[in-house]
Amino acid sequence: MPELPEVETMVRALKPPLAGARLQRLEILDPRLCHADDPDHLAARLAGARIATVERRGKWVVIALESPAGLIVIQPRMTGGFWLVPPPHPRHTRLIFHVERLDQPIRYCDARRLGKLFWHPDRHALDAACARSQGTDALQISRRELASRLAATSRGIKPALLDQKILAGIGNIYADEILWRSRIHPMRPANQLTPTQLTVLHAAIRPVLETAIAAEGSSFDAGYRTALGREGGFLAQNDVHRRAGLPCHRCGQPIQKAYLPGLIARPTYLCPKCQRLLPGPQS
DNA sequence: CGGTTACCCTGGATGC
DNA sequence: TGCATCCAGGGTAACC
Repeated sequence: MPELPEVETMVRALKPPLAGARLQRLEILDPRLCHADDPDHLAARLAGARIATVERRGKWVVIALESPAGLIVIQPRMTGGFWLVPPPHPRHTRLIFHVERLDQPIRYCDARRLGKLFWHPDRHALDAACARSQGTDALQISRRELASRLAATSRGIKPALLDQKILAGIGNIYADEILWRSRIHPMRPANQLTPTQLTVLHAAIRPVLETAIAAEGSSFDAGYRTALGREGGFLAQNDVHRRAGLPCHRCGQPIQKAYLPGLIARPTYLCPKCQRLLPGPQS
């Protein structure tokens, strides 16, 4: 589930209780999510370590422990999330952080078990892992870097925005919002954007993501909730995602839902009038 | 090499 | 109520 705004919301919730506290024990209930090494070894290595910081890198949650306990990376993927309060589905609990002086432990729950846990011995190793699979964070990337990376691929702009190696943090919801705001069709070849479109696109990323962070992310159905169990409010104020058939906020045309090539089973929402694939009159 | 697809997992919602 | 079907915020290995 979580994209950059949801993961940022998680990190902000985790910082106060975790930063500076001692991790008495990490209880790994589901060894399958542990891609670090042997779960027992990992738990033994972390037991008693003090937590230095909690950070976000793209869609990753990084819990940095004081040396030599290393750094934990959690990728919540589709359905992972943290709970500072009792979770609604206790049987989905995969990790329990027992932290000193907290009333209750912090839980990591993941219904679909697609999420993963990694461990790195030091920041250098984390940086190397990041470099292998993550581009510059979507809130940090410059127009120049975005332009040069997009110029290197002829894929559609939406698949390119979803590619974490190009820039890190954007997922299906916010890609649609960013492209609507930029009036760019999702299948427009990334290397065919005009300089003006690149400027508009780059300028759209930050306000969309920051608005979503301020709303604590996007919730629908029984999916993502904040660590305190609240629903994210972004989908009450967004423009296209999950708005099929509803009028475009700019031109009134009904928003379309489409399944585009290269995006298997991942729906795209767009305004057919504002976001044309071929040159034509814009509303 | 670049681009596309299978597939990983499972629960909740929806439809019959 | 019970059962089948569909859908989902991500990411990567394998394939063409």
